Amino acid sequence: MPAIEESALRVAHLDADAFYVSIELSRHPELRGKPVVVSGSGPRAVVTTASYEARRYGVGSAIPAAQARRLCPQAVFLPPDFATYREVSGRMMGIVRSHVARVEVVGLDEAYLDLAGLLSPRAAMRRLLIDIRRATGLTCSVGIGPNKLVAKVASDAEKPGGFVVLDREQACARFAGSPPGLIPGIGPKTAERLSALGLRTLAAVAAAPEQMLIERFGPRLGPDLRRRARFESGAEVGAARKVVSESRERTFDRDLSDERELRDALARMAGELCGSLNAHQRHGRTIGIKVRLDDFTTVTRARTLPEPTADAATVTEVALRLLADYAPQRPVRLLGVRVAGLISAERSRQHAARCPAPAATQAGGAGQLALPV
DNA sequence: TCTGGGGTCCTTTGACCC
DNA sequence: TCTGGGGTCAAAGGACCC
Repeated sequence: MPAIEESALRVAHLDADAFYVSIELSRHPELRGKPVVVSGSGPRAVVTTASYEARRYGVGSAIPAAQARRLCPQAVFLPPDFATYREVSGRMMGIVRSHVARVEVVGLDEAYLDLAGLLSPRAAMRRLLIDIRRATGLTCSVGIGPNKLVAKVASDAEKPGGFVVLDREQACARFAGSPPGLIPGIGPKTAERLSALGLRTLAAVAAAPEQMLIERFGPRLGPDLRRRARFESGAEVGAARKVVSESRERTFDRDLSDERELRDALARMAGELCGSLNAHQRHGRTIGIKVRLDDFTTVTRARTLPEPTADAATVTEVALRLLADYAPQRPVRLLGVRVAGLISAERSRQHAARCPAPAATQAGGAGQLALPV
């Protein structure tokens, strides 16, 4: 294999191995080598992470916890402790930032690193891994390549403890026979549609006529699929993205039909959500609800207000009205509330000063909302 | 014991305006 | 006056990711 120019290695993807489980194992060293599963405890809980020992029994992320117990009864089940995971993640990312100037954090356990300008990217990443391990006990997998897409797929290729360096052509060659679902952004639905067209490998998607992909997937997604299958990606390693919405949702242990129970649950979540919005000084204009029925059909309803808000009474009132208007005709499995179109509370106040509240008082009287009926 | 929770982004559709 | 095309916004659904 020809050596890759160091200057062509512009992006690294760093991914902690079995992040939550690894943190639990450092607290419970006696569990090392055993199948360990982090999951909720309710009747409808799903698996958050499984140790590599548990994965050998077919236990993976997102399968029902009950199924995991059946597959691997001897596994140790632990409840997730997100406060600790966030704290460890913060320490890990701090170390990353002390090595690399431009870092794009994606979730608690992974990040893209901009390697442009580093004289010896490989050596720099080796040093980073040692520092992370020393400070947190975590092991990571690393992928290095000319862009984010190659880096990401490379970091996944040899988990755990992988260290894979590829240029674009090598990535194309190495994964030519792999299913399209290997690529981030190609999920089960898209993979199924590709398969129905006879496109069952990345090489096949890469070689497919663009016009056919456009006809089947549209003018944006079609060409994008082909580009991704060729490991072409122009996305820059960016800073953190802006938060545009925040939500709270709950799957009930049993399906609810009682209107009062539903209203109580929705009001509780709205209050919790507004507490968080206020703590972060965020306001939003669009208030929505999400309802999942017992047959798993999911319905959303939303209403946009004239003014951004984080007021619990307002959000609760709008959410309850949306629920009343929808009036679910089947038992409800999940209920949620969301506030979107978020801006800072500061900008929200500027907005209110510039455009004073419209006919709110005329339409609804004091204390009422001016909502279109 | 079927299928969590918290997000982002894209597509489609319809209303509305010019 | 009628019609059509575009642009924008909001709503809804859905795919996808960690």
